[in-house]
Amino acid sequence: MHISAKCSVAIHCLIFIYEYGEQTKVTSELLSKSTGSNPVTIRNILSALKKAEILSVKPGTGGAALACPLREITLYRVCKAIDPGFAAKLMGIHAGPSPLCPVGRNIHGVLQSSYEKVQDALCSSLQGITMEEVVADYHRQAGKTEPGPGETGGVG
Amino acid sequence: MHISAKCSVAIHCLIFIYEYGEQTKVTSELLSKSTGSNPVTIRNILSALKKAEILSVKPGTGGAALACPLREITLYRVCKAIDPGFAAKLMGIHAGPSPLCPVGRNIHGVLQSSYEKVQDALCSSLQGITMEEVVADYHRQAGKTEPGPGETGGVG
DNA sequence: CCTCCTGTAGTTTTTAATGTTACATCTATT
DNA sequence: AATAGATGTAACATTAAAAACTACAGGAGG
Repeated sequence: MHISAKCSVAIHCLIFIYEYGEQTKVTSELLSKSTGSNPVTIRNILSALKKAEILSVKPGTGGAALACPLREITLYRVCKAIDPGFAAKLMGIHAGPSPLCPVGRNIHGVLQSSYEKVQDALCSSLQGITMEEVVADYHRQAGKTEPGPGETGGVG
Repeated sequence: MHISAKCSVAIHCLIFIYEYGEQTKVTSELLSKSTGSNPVTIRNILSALKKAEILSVKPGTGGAALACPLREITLYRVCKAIDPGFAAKLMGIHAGPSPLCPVGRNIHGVLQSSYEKVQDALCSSLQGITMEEVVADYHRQAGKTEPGPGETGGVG
């Protein structure tokens, strides 16, 4: 299985909020247009990020803002906020091996011990990437074809 | 998304073939009973492993055997054999961000460059685990509760 | 108190993964 | 050769997971 596309949407939202959050009231409606996702999906994602203390959302009146500096937001934190068990789901394990077969009886534990190493590698890799770098990448990339952030007409 | 459970089934099959391949004619039917998967699924998996030169399957008469020593079979080779694009599918990316938004226009490339690092970490981690270690784990684990390999009654 | 937004439950739709059926092909054996 | 038991694959059905949608209760500000 793969890590949910919701993480990508979450990163998209974080960049958006960082870039435009001060000048604009960033609502789930606006983010839904930018990401191409459903407003409810966005609200669920923002809600998860809020619980992880990555951002703050104004209930009622609307508008989202980052709750901590970019360099403290790692991709690991984002993924974990979206789905706390994402690492365990990384490698799919077949259900229902035969308990009558020695291999079938033990395969689960054997896979588990190997997969843990892989999961750890994934997590430390995700921990090594911060939103600071991601936003820098964004500027580098957008700089080639775009006017500077905030200087464009419509953001939605 | 996650890495397909087929990789786990493949590893299961490889252990089984290593343990019992010499004394028994290992057919897709037998492996299907041990893994709890469908015989056709097994045949597809064995077929993929064969193409990757990890094992040889006797067409017609049946029976599978390893085509190289355990220490040369890394989990990376197995995953890649099952699905050559598994690494690229690791992190899901949302389709259809708005081309009208600066973030939407660039998010794909930005995610790509970050995700590549994560994919590389995953791959090297998988490359660091060989079937030799996995089989050793199996013996350790099976040793606790099982008689030695090959000494049990039924394997299916 | 009216409007706009968030929060969240419940349902439906979509999409990916697996399983199933069916049949052509190969090989050893009789 | 004819047969029996396997593999190799294509086509289709089923299942399960992800995402979208609908609906509505609750908070905040004008």
